[in-house]
Amino acid sequence: MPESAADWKAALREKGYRLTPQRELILGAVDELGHATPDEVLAHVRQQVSTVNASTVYRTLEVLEELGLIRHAHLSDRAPTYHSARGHEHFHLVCRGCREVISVDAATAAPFVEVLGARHGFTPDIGHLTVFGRCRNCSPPEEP
Amino acid sequence: MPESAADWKAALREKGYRLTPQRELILGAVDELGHATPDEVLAHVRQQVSTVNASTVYRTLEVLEELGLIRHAHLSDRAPTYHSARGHEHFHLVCRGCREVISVDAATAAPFVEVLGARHGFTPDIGHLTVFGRCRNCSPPEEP
DNA sequence: GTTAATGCAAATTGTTTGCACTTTC
DNA sequence: GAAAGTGCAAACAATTTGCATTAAC
Repeated sequence: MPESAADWKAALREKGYRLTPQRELILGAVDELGHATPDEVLAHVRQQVSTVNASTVYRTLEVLEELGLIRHAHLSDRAPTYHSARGHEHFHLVCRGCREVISVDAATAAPFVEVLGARHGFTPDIGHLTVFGRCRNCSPPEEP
Repeated sequence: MPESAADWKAALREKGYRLTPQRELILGAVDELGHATPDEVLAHVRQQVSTVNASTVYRTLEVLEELGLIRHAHLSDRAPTYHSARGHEHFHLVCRGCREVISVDAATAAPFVEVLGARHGFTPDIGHLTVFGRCRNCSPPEEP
């Protein structure tokens, strides 16, 4: 579960991880960017420190996700995007027409979760869910 | 919409496409394999004709999807998988523990679709949906 | 001083593209 | 025989890995 903004550093150490400037920068970048791909995170971090490497970004995102500080979702068929896990759990609606991303509170999916549990014994990870479709403005198909 | 098994060849021509042995083989492979990545499709087709190329597979899957004969979903963080679009529209549950894939009829998501429409004016593409989580047997987490 | 973390370069994986050659219609 | 489709090789993008060096504890 999301650690409070104050003690994530303690959480790091408890797991034997170390606190490095790169890790702070990358976590900060994810917070600031909202939904960002590893590449976007890298670009953002490099505005502050030029010597950060792509592999560090990948490795760090993995660690931060393991700690529950960030989460990822697949908002395109390309790279995943990462976002902060503090705040309410939510899932995403992505419009195929205009690419808009709508964040929806996990509670909205509660009945759906119920059904999947009851009928299939399945416990969904709603925070990872991405639903593709069309938003109000793009209702008539205009992209395959 | 899914064309009947009989006249997909006509559908091809109506759009100005041509009927080639590769296209027949690839469609057949998707049907036989259930859920298959482009790589798996290629391997399967090559058991019959050794001279099929990966780029042909990618290009053909695209065409077949445009015609509504097949669909794709993202059942892993890796390559997409393709499946036949004939038969009932369904979405997928993927267990993070054992990787099992459960196909669920789209009707199960109808109330969820309603809510997203009512609250967000969003029309989801349920056939593209993949829900990650844990199946009955894997309920206690055992893989990150 | 140990050990984890980083940077770098090279390897991998999945996919796309340009183009000459081959089919289908 | 015109146009679409294919194979091939090369380009690309995203990600991963091995390893020597650096930095956290």
